[in-house]
Formats: sequence, C-alpha cells, structure tokens
Amino acid sequence: MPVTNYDPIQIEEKWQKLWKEQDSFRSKVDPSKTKYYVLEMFPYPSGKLHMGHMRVYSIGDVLARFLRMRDYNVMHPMGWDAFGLPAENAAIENNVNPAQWTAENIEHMKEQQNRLGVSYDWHREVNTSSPDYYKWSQWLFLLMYKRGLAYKEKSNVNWCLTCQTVLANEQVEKGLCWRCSSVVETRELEQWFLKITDYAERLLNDLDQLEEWPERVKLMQKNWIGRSEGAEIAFKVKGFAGKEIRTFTTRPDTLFGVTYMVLAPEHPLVKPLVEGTDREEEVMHFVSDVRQESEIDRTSEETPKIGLFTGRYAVNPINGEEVPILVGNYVLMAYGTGAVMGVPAHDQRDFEFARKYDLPVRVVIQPEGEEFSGETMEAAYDGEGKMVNSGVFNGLSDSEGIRKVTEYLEKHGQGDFRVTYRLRDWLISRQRYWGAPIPIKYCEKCGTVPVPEEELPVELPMDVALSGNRVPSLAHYENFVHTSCNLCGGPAQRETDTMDTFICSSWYFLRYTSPNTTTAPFDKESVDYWMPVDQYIGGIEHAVLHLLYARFFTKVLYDADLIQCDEPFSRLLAQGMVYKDGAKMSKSKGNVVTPDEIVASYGADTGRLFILFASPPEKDLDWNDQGVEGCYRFLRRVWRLVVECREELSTGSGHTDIGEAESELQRSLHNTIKKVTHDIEERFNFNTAISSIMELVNAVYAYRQANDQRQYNHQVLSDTLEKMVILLAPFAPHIAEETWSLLGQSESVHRQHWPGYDPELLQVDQVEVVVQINGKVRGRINVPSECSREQLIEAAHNNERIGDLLEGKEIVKTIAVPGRLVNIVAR
RNA sequence: GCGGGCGUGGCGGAACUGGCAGACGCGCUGGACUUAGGAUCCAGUGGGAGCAAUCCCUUGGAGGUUCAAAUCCUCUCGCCCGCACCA
Repeated sequence: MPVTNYDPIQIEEKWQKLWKEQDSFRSKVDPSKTKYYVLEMFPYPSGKLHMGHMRVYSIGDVLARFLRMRDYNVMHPMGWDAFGLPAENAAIENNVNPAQWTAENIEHMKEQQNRLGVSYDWHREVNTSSPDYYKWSQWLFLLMYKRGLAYKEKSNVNWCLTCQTVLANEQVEKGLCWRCSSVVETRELEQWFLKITDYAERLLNDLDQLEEWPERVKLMQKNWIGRSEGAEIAFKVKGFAGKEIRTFTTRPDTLFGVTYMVLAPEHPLVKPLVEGTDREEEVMHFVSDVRQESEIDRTSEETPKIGLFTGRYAVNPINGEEVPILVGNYVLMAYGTGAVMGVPAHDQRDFEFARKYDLPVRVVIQPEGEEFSGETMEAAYDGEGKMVNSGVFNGLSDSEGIRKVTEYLEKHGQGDFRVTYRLRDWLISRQRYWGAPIPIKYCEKCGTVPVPEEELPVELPMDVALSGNRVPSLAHYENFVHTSCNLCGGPAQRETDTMDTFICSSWYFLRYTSPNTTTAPFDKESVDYWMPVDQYIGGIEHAVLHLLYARFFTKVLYDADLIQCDEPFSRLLAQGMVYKDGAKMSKSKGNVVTPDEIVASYGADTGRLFILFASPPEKDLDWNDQGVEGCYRFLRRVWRLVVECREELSTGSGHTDIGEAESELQRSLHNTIKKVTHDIEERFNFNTAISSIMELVNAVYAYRQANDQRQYNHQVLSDTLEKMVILLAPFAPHIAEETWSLLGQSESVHRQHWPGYDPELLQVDQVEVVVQINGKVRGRINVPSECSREQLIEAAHNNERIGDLLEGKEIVKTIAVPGRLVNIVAR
C-alpha cells in the first residue's frame, strides 16, 4: 500500500463513512455494564454550525470516546431544539414553510456535525418540532395541569414588541428581550403559567447535592430564586373597615420604627383608597405615568424615588400608631405583597425617601456603644443592636426581636412568619405559530377543558398562510380553532397560544433514552437505566434558564413517580466562549471563523485538537490561526512518525535489549498514559493531556534520532507507537484510525481498551535533586531515586560547589525532601 | 452596592496536597537540507550584568507567615461575569 502525505480530507471522509456503515456508536441498555450518559446541550437548528458548537461537541466527544475505551456503556445522543421564532422569520424572508426550513437546516447541520467526526448515536435523534415529540410535551403539560401546576391567570406580563409575544421573567435581561434585545413592555394579559414557585424551596436546597456543578452556576440559581425570610404584617386602614394592607418585611424587629407605608402603583388598594377624594386625580395620574415607564427605568437605581400621599393612614398593629400611606414608584408589585412598611432609620432606601419627603425617622435598633438619633443620622443603620423605643420589646436583640414581634402578631392575628422568593411562576404561553400548541379547549358551558390524552398530539396546521411581515398565530386558522367539547360535545374553541420552547428542552434528555416509544414520553426501563445524565456540557448562558427549568421538570416527574432521579444532571461543565482578536466572534466585527472553513482547509482533527489544546474547557478560548497551524503541524508530525517507523520496522531487524534509551522511551510513554488518563478523567484538562502526547511524540523522535534505525528495539518502539495512537484517538479520531491501520491493525482503534500504565516503568534509577542554600538554588546532584534523607544530605554536602559556598558558615538547619530538594539554612 | 472569578514571558497557557516558575504550543533568532521555501530537521529563546564559570531580578502592587510562596494570610490596584430600589 503506497503511503502518501497526510491527507485529512480523504482520511476523514473514509472513516466517517465506515463508522456510519458499521453503526459504531449505537448504544443499548446493558445492565451488566456501567452506563455513562454524556450529553451536550442540543442546538437550535439555525442552519449553520459556529465555533461555540464545535467546541462543545469536541469536548463531549473526547469524553464519549475515552469512556467507551474505558469500557463504559456510553450513550452520546444528539437532537434538535427545533421550535422557535427564527423559523418564522426565515419563513417570511424566504417564503418557505417553517417546518420545511427547519428540516433543511437540520439536514445541513447534521452533516456538519458528522464532518467533525463526533461519535453520536443517531438512532436516538430527537426533534422537538416533530409531532411524535411534541405530543409528549403536550402530555407533560397536561400532567402539570392535573397536578395543579399549570394555571391560567390575568396578570402583568412582559411583552416583547419585536417578537410579538410574552416572555417569562427569566427571559428578560435588564429589561430587554433575551433573544432580540429589544425593549420589553408590561401588558396585562391572561396567560398560562407553570407553578415553578411551588418547587422554589427544593430547587434551592437541592443545589447543595450538586457537588459536581460549577459554584457560579449554583450561585446564579440561588440568586435567581432569591429566598428571604421574614414576616408578613397586616396594617388596617383608618376609616376603611375590612381593608388591610399586607406587607412583607425581613425586619419585623423594626416595626416600631415604621413612620409611613408605601404601595406599588399597581397595588389593587390604591384606587379604592383615593376614589372620591381630592387626592384621586393627582394620585391616579401619577400611577398611570409610572406604569408607562419601561422596566429598565422603573428598576434602575438611578431613577429618583417618587412618592405621593394618598390622604389615608394605616394603623401600626403593634402600637396603634397612625402613619401616612403613600404610593411610590420604587415599590414593585411583583415582589412580596407590593407594599412596603417604611422604616427610615434602618433601611437605606426608606431613609433617603424619608429625608426627601420630610418624614419622621425613628431609631428602634441601637448598636452597642453608639447613640443614633433620627434627627442627626446621615444613613440608615441596618446592623445588629438592641431594640429601643419599642415598648415591651425594649432590650431584645434584633434577632430575638424578629421572632418575638412576629409571634406577638401571630397571636393577635395580624401577621405571621413568611418566606418570600424572588422567583416568579413560569409564563409559558407564546403568541406564536411555530411551537407546540397548548392542549386546552374552551367550552362555553364547561369552561376550560384539557384535551384528552387520546386526542394528542394537538397538531399544528401545516398550511401556513403567510401574511404581511409575520406568520399568523394559530388564532387565524378557523379549522384549528373550532372544535368540540369533550365533556358536553358542544362547540368549543382551542387555545391558540403555543408553549415556550424551553418546555420542549426541559425533558429532551429523558426522551433520548427511548426516542421511539409511542405509548409514553419515555420507556420506564430505559429512563431508569440511563438517567441521570452523568456529564452535561453547555454554555453558561443557560445557567438559570434551561438548567432551572429542566431541574423543575425532573422534580415534577419524580413526584409523579415517572422517574427515579430528582436531579437530571450529575455533573455539569459550563464551557467558555470562543473569542478572536479579543472579541466574541461576530459578523459585524468580521472576526468569524467557521467550522466548515477549518474542516475544509485542515480537517476536523486539527480543528478539534486546536480547540481542546488552546484552553481548558471552562475558560474562554482565543482563536488563533497560527495556533491552528501548529496543531496541523503536530498531526503531520504524528503521521510522518508512523509512516517512517512502519517502514523501518518492516525492514530492519532491530534488537531486544532494554538499554537506557529504551527505558527512557518507556518511561515517557507510561508517564503520558498516566497523565492523559488523569487529565481527562479527573480534571477535564484536555489542553495538558494533549501537551503530554506532544511530549511523547517528541520523545519518540528523539529516540529515533539518537539510535541508528537498525538498533531500535522493535518491540518497544511499536508498542509505544500503538499506545500513542490510542491516546490520541479521543482527540483526533480520524488520524488515529488511519495510523492505527497503518500499524497493521484491523479492528477500529476506538474499540481498543484504554492502556494502563506500569508504575514499575515510571521508576528511574537516578534523580536530579536541587540543593538550595537559604532557599536559593546553588547546585544539583544526581542521587539514586530511593536515596534516604540522610544520604541525600550527605550527597549535598559532598558536592564541591556546595562545600565551597558553605565554607566558614554555620549550618542552622537542613531540610531534605527525597526526590525533590535539599535546603541548607546557613549563616 | 452585593456575590463570584481572574491577574504568570511577545502571545495562548503549564506548575497535583507550599518544594527547581515558565511544561506544551505559537511567535522570534541562528543553523542544516534545498534552485527556492511559508515544507522539514537541529539549536536557542523571561529580564538584567559579565569574556566566562556565575550572579542579581521576576508570577498586578505592598506587607506578612515559612527553611521554602504563583500557591497560604492581610491590605491594595486592575479586569471579567452574575444580581441589583427584592422591602
């Protein structure tokens, strides 16, 4: 067989074809083996793969291939998060059906993924936009509905003007739409929600179980859930029998310091309080002004706090004191109860507000050794201290006060302990066509009726009639909307909103375990075998969004006894972003490099190797064309090494001695095995694993250079080459396969067992030990590796130079660490 | 403001529980082979002084602990990320 130069394009095509023909990466339930579920977040089928994709797939594939060689039963699936707005936009632009557009993109992207040589089990492919799949998304919605976790409610919601749909709280970033960055406004609409807040406590507490998740992701979720402990306190309104204002506070111990109350402009009591009074016009005008402000302006810290007196007074339940009730722009209806008790002496915001409007400031917590006064203090005091001006509670510490005051209120029916979360329920309705229809009907007689399971899926109409600049929502399809009630048989109308695509991605990892099951979302035996996902890999941008939703779904399914795990992802890797020239790759900056270009000019192996070598996976990566060149050079070096050695090994006769050169080569090999294994398995540091393979390649070159070819030990050399190729296989699978066959092997390199290292062969007879005097390196000595401390010290003193330097000095202390150094402290 | 992360050669990055700082790669310099090379191979490459052996300095900065600090502690500067009027 004539061997030419390294030709990645030809080699990669050849092996990809073979892997496909031999169905090399198919995974099956096998209780006799330890399973390992490797998963990369599935992509939205935009039509083109970018470097971020290539990075996440490369990382996942190294693990999948490595673990297969470690004899795990590996499942490594891929699929498509295929519903979503871009398909509608593309449909408008290209006058094509969203389903068709999506299907074409999937075909193309799948091809691109295959060209990267990623070892997916395509038998498990899922597509969230296919009726086989969204049938079960709908089924899960109904499960939530049955369990009281799905409800429809009229409330203030986020409306994205560009996307023409509502958004969940998690999907609004700094007042802007997470996807299109346009302004989000507030609208009052009736929408479907999932009660994720019922799971707030568990979603928070169980973060502690996730030992293999990055701290920062857990922290982001913790902040997002935003748990606060405190009390809810009811204030009666003077002259308004039966009306009371409920307020949440984390500091009930400061209740005696309340000098006013503030309501959110949206608070339902605002209108009744001022109705028919001379304050009505001014207050209601203010309310409507504030409500017109954008979310950004509303919640910015820079926005000045504005308050307006309602003319009414609230009665402090602890002391009967009457305090003015105001409406304030800084109070948010969405948090707590939408009403704040103003304690200016002990809350900075309240303090600023009180100074601005000349409201009284009353100190009720006094720290030791300090004497704050409401008239003179320049900032609120929110630290520890003893209660003062608080009647019978005087003298209690703040923490005792929190408990005692709340207990007192509880006894008098005016308050209780309360935990409040920042987390809101998940708004899942979307006023868009390209999504899974919400399986609900509305009957004039029977009201809201869930679509019965047998009628699922509620299919999207496929005859999309484009109109103007958007795809019409389902409300425009007469045939879709009109249906009959399953209870009374009378006429009914379908819900025309579709579900948030995050619903579809909240359970896809379960569907992979049995993608063709037609009688349930997933097969019980399969899901119990494969779940949880052992290693999940994806971008940090989903730290809260997808990862929180998926955890929620998993817990609901666990409670419904459908799965046995209540956390979906045991280990999470949040990979860094790909930059070039110090900026995120983007069309506008003109610094985009695509996987296609790299594969075409260097091959997938080079691209993968570069991505893995340039930086550890969780850190950001700086794309560098010369670095890619370097990796290409390295692979060519590997290629040449194998080709040349192959010839030499077949012609020369060699010898069987194990001399110093052979020991060194073996040591190098076994060191590399040890390091690569450890770096993949324990640390995910693929960059250092690759660098040690490079060192091994250098060592083989050195061995050949130092020895005439006829003097090689053929056995040692070919063993080294074979293991070197195996070590390289997870990173650069195609060249590994090709060189493996060049070495005369007929079975796939990916079916080989991962080599172990022999500690014996790592041993060296002589080690170089550093000799320091007062911590500075002053000499090096070669000693036997098992040399004792005493011998080591003796050897150090025997060293000529050290002896000279110690001449006339007093030795204070000597530290010897065998195998490392000797440090002589001398004066 | 709160929380988290990170600062190491010209660059990307190594350095495991404190033990030779700068592995590996890029870039650069010199050489070999060559009609030529942007192919390949070999050697060198943190800064400074010296003909040299060698010495001094060096992990953002300043202190400290230690025989020994990139690593531990205190302060400080800079950058990045998340949350942010959350009551």
